[in-house]
Amino acid sequence: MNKHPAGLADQKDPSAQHELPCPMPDIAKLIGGKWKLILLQVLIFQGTKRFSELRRQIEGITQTMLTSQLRALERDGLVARKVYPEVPPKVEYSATQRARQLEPMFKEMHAWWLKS
Amino acid sequence: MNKHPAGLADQKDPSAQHELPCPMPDIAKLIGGKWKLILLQVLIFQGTKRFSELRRQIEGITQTMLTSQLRALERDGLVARKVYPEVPPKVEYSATQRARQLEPMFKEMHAWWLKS
DNA sequence: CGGAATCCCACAGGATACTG
DNA sequence: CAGTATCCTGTGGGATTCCG
Repeated sequence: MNKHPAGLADQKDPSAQHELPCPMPDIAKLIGGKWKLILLQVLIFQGTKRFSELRRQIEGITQTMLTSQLRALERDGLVARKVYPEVPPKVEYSATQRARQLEPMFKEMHAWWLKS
Repeated sequence: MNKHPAGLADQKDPSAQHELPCPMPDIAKLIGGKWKLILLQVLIFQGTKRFSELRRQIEGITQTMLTSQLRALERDGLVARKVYPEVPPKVEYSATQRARQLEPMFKEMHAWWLKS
């Protein structure tokens, strides 16, 4: 895992022109992949959702992928999972505080998309 | 390619709680993958770079990937490629205006990374 | 120096079936 | 309903070699 940091090489020049904003590879680990950004976007801007709601809304995703991506996001503290011990089962997913702080970034992305 | 739009399903509810900011899949096409964000970050915040400079700085990337990712970014209008017809060859890459408008998004990402 | 051409593989992502 | 359990495929990405 640490074999290929895939980050930026050390800057020899002490007076870097501009400091580079952070390790993208680490960020990509958290929000990369085909579905995570979509998932986060939905949970951040639309609030809590049930598993089946997400599956219906995120057209094209399979249960397998939905589960695995939600689990990954949960592990990274971006999504909260609430299980209601009922029958039939009911599970709700929501964006954590950490994830909700991504809202400005999403808006910047959106603005960029419109402008470009 | 169009078989799986992988976007968001149509919202039946006319009064959506918040409009969702844009098609993430399309954006992911542009800036997704392992290297594109790093590449853009460097070119946006550090300006024009030669091929060999990028290769040295973006530790871990191979020539093959560097070439292919730069080509993809060029196709999408995010990177400009300038060839100097000299010997030995010299090629310079720089962020286009379109790419430079991503700067706020990068800063948001950075801010988020620091906070989180 | 800055590539292009090949070959290769791991793994992200998908299809299907079954279950508490 | 909300998952696991398998199995499978495509391709993103890498290693190596050659070239103007």
